[in-house]
Amino acid sequence: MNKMMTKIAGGLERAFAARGFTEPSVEELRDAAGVSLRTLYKYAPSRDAMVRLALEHRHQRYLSHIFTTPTGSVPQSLEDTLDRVADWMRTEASHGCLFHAAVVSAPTDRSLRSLLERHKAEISQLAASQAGNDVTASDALVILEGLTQAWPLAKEAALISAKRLAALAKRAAVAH
Amino acid sequence: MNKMMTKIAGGLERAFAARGFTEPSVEELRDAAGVSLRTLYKYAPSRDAMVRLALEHRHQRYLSHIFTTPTGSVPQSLEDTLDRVADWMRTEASHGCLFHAAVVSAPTDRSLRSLLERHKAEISQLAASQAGNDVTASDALVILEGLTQAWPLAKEAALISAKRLAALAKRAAVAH
DNA sequence: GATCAAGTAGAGTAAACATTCTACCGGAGG
DNA sequence: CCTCCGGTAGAATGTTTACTCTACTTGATC
Repeated sequence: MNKMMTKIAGGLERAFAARGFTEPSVEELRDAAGVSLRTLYKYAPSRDAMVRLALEHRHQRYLSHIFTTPTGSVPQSLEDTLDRVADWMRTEASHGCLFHAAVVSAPTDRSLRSLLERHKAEISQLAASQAGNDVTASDALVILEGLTQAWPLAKEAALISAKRLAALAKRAAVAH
Repeated sequence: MNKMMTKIAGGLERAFAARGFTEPSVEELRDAAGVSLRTLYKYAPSRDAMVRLALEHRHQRYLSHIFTTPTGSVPQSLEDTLDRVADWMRTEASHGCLFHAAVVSAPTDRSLRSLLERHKAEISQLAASQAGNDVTASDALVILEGLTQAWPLAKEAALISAKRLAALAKRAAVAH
C-alpha cells in the first residue's frame, strides 16, 4: 500500500527525470514504475496525477539530499549548501530542475505551479536559515537558481562562481 | 518572402511564449502566425522546425532588447544589463526563459540543445564584456540565470538581489 | 477451503493531432 | 489576356496515445 505508493512514485520520478515530461507515454511510465496499468491508474488516476506524484517524491528526496544528514554534517553556510546542490546535479539532475521542467511542460496547470512555488520557497528559506541568515532568502534563491540553471551549461565553473558570490554576500552581510 | 518569414516567426514566437511548447497544436500555431497551413509548412516543414524558427526570432529580439541601443544607452555594467533583463521579464517573458522551456519540452532534440548553448554563451560573454570584464562570463551566467529563473517566483526582490550580487562581484574584481 | 482485496496482462476505444492533398484565387509580368 | 507564383481554405489520412474494460492470478484471513 504505502510500499506500492513509493515504488510507483520513485519509478515515475526516474522516468520523468530521464525522459522529460512530454515524451514518455503512460505505457513507458508503467514500465518504469514496474507495475500494471491498472494499478498505476489506481494510485494516480490520470497522467497529470502521475506528474504530481513524481514531484512530491522528488521534493522529499531533494530535501533530504541537501539538508538532512545521514552522518551528521548539516550544511552550515550557503557555500556548504551549494556544494551539496552541485553533488545532486552531478548524480541526479544533470538536465536541470525537475519542477521547472514540469511547469514548463504544462504552463496552464495551476497545481504544478503551486507545487513549484512551495518547493522553491521552502528550499530558499531553509538555505538562508541554515546559513545563519548571513544572507536573505531572496539572495539564496537567486544564487541557487543560478547554479542549478547554469550547471548544465558550465558545470564546475558554475559551482565556483556561485560559491564566490555566496562568500561575497556573506562577507557583505557580516560587515553590516 | 522575407516579409512572410518574419511574420511567421514572430507569430510562432508569440504563440510558444504564451502557451508553451507542448500545448499549442499546429492549427493554433497557424492562427498565431496568421497564415494558411500550407504556407506555414512551406517555411517550417515540421513542427520542430517551427520551434527552431521561433527561437531564432526570439534570440534576435532578446539581443536587441538587452544589448543594442535605440537611443544610445548601451549597458555599461552588469547591473545595467540586469535592469534591462528585468525590463524584458516584466514585458515579455514573465514565465521564464523560452530556450530552457524548449529544451525541456523536447530533451532528446539535439538541435534545440545546441541552440540553447549558443544563446547562453553569447549572452553571458556579451554581458561580461559590456561590463568591461569586471566580472567573468561564468559569474555573469550564474547571476543572469539566477535572475531569469527567480523572477517568476520573487519578481522585483530577485532583481534587487541580483544587482547586489553583481555589485559585490565587481567590487571584489576591482580590488584584484 | 472459500472469500476477497489487490495485483497482472493486455485488448479495445475514442479523441487528438501532425502532416498531406485537393481545389481555388489574386495579381504582376510578359 | 493569360499564365504562373505564391498565397488561402479546409478536408482526408494515419498514427499515437490516454484511458477503460475484461479475464485471470495470488495470497492472506476467517
